[in-house]
Amino acid sequence: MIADQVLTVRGDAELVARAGHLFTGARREFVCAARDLDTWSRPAARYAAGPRTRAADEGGLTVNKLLSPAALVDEAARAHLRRVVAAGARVRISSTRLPHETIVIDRRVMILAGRDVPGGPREFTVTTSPALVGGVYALFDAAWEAATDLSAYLAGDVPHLDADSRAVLRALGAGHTDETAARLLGLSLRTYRRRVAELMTTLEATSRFQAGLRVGELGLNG
Amino acid sequence: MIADQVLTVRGDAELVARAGHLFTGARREFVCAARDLDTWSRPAARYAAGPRTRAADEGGLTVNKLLSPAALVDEAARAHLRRVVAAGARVRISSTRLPHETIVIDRRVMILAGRDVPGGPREFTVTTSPALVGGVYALFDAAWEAATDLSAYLAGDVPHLDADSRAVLRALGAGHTDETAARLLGLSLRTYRRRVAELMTTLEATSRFQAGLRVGELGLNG
DNA sequence: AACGCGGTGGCAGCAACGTGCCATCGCCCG
DNA sequence: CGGGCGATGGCACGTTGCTGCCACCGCGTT
Repeated sequence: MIADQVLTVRGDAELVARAGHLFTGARREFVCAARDLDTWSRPAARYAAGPRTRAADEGGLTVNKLLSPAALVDEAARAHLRRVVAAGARVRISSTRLPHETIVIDRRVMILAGRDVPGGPREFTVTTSPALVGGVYALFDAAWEAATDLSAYLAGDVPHLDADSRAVLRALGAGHTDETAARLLGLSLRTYRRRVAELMTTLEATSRFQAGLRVGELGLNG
Repeated sequence: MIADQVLTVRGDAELVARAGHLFTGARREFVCAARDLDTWSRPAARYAAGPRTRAADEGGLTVNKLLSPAALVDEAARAHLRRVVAAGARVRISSTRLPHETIVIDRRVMILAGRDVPGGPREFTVTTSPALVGGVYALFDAAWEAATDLSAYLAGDVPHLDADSRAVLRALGAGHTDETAARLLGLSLRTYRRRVAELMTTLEATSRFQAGLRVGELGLNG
């Protein structure tokens, strides 16, 4: 039985002081999961995050960021994300909440943040235990693989589907023929097919199968 | 800065000795992610797992198991899973590998297993640090939400898709017409369409759109 | 009233898809 | 060898989906 190398720090300043060198020391891979972008927009943390994104340009270092949809609510956040992507990072959106910021560097070090407590300093836990890091990395990977790419997420334009399109989509998903679907929706066959064609255009699909695939992938059906 | 309560044990026997009471002490929730069911089929570990699944019947305790498709390869494993489900556990299948066994009990304690090393004893890490447990739990939750339920997974018959079907599926997803797809796969048009029809039968889809939808939902494309 | 404009619907023609039928081929078994 | 069997491919025909064309309608503008 061994007491492992785990340390807990309170507040951003102490994190930077104790673990700043870990951020700048990332060599091959930097992955993080977070609810939004607030954390690393804070002045103290920005110091640590800066060198990383710069290094992403230089190759060799892959940066994966897994975020909640909450990171896309306002235009400022979207703009920031575009910069991050332009810097070479891969960004994906997970449909579930990610209340705890998680960072894994080179599959060797990880940093987990506790829940944000208003007023008090936030707690961070820094670990290099291979079992812990490996386990967290595997879970991250599972969440990452299941998440949708940022560009696909934005291109899919889930929110921009109006009620009509959703109705068409449900009819398609129910497996109806165009004729019955049109009757159900109170549309003429011609108009229904127009709707389907429009839908396929927005989904950038050239076949109905492909359209269904996109819908399923983006999870915008049920 | 605090050295947290983390301990590492080697081998199943020591795990049971040191942490067996944690398993039996699960009160509200027991979640685990694993590649397959081998771990808890081992004699020493079965001692620990036994009381848990029995308790699941009695209510109050929810058991969530997240597994890789590897857990479904043979019939024995499937039978075991059916028993687990019958005992009240919820089982889901993640499309990504989960090489590290992960267990979280009541969101307070977690156990991470290192990679299985043939010959030597396996390492387990036991932690109660709230930040670590919370972070891992959030990641688990993200992976869990994205995974497909066991019954849906079996009904969708994802694992029973052979290489041929997958090729057809890729052609469909690429948006090709039947004719070009058939040429790409070196099949006659007739046979290709047979394959598509069979695929749609197994997916219980009455339209290609619906088939694509299922494929996207079950995440069995890429 | 006249006009333009966007949305709708009917029609036609074509492309794509679905499927029943049958000939063929390879293969295993009696 | 001969026969059954499953997989394949060609063919034909029916269904479904896709789209260009035009007519119509409602509405607001000029």
